[in-house]
Amino acid sequence: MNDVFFEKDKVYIKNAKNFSLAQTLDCGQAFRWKAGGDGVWSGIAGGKYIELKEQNGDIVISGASKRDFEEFWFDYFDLGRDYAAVIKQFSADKTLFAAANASSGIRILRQEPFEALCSFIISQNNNIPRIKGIIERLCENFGEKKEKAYAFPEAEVLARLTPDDLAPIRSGFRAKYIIDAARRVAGGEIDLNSLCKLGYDEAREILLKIKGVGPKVADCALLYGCGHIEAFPKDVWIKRALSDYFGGEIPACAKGAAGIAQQYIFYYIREKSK
DNA sequence: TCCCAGGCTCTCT
DNA sequence: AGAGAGCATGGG
Repeated sequence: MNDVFFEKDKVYIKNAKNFSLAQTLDCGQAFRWKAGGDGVWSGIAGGKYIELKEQNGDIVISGASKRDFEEFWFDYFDLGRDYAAVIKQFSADKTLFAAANASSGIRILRQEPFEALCSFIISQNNNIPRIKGIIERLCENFGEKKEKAYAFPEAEVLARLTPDDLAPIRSGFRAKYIIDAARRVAGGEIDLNSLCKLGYDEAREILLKIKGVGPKVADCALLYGCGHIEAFPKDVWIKRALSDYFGGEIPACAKGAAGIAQQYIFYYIREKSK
């Protein structure tokens, strides 16, 4: 792990490797981070608003206390993981290695489970710019207003709503799915935090009970919200890539870190298609 | 305008 | 078990 220094409300992650803000915050795994014109990224997670920038090879976080960093942001940015070792593991597959090297600044964010679940329910049959808009309206309408941003809504708040109440966010047919998820979580039927401690298969089966949650959305919730990095979400882009470049199969060397491989491939093929 | 989007549900074989 | 239509909405 890198050296970390604290100064007032700033955190300096010194000589940060495998951590590009642009790649990590705008690769399609999270939808609420915004790039300022001056290289400053801003956003809110866990109800905490921060700003980040890259400076002389360091990552500088503004608006986070030492305690916030140690209790929340360290895990959020997956700072305990050695991504260089993961990429080395992927080098056994030529194409995966190329994808990894093109996107080696991506870290898999450990988002709050409910936010990840709702975000990827919203993502289905949808495009990324519109997903961001729907989520932003969801937060502005139903999230707690903090000093500089709206937090993601609590399940308990959404559980009391009807699909008509969600009309302002213009999520279309997904509204009823969001509410079903919120009700199961708020009602205690599904404990998302305990899902993170269960095995992948068992946790996945539980998520699949939610209306509007199929294999892909469940895998995204598990990967981005529960730390199950063996999850490998297959969306239209990944399915195309698997058949075009990998003979339809997940490369064997991705085993144990398939979710990271998936995100590298997703980023790689989308960059190439631009 | 038209196609499609980080899919899923429902129905029909 | 597998295939296909339908779904709300709007970005490009």
